[in-house]
Amino acid sequence: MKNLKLKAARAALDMSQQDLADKVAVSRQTINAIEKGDYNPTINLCRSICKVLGKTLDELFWEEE
Amino acid sequence: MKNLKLKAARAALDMSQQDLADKVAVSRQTINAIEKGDYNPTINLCRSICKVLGKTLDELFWEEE
DNA sequence: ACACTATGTCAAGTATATTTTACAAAAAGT
DNA sequence: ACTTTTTGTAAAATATACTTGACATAGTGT
Repeated sequence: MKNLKLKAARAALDMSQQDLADKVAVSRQTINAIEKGDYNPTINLCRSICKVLGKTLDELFWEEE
Repeated sequence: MKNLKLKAARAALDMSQQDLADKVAVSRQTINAIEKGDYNPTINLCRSICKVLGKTLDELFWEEE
């Protein structure tokens, strides 16, 4: 399942996947894969993403299936 | 840094590390390492732990350094 | 039409999360 | 004291997160 909350939070700050990848020091493909939803990042990466986007873990990575 | 919130939440339910490990289907050493704080679990594992312990990601895995 | 940026995706490699087996020691029970 | 459970820790193997390099496509701007 896609992570649309992440995609939206990034778009709200007008950042590209590359911008976000640079700020959290991972590759663009990693950001793409997380948004696409086909894998399972580490909690440290999730925390870094949250800090850059000004969100909490619950806001971006808690699933409401 | 140790994850004392996880340790406390587990203790509050009177579960051993082994009990929690069984419920989230990982090894006891993995739970131990997470509580000890010397590594970096995946978000799916964090979510599983939260669900078993009745907590959210922010409650157990958001750091207030 | 042409350049440029942003996104989606793939395959091969590297780093690291997690397992398995094992041992030691502290805590709890009898 | 003894047994049993719980926890801390370590080393070697396996699974998988993440990187690098590359190519294709859609969108935007000139």
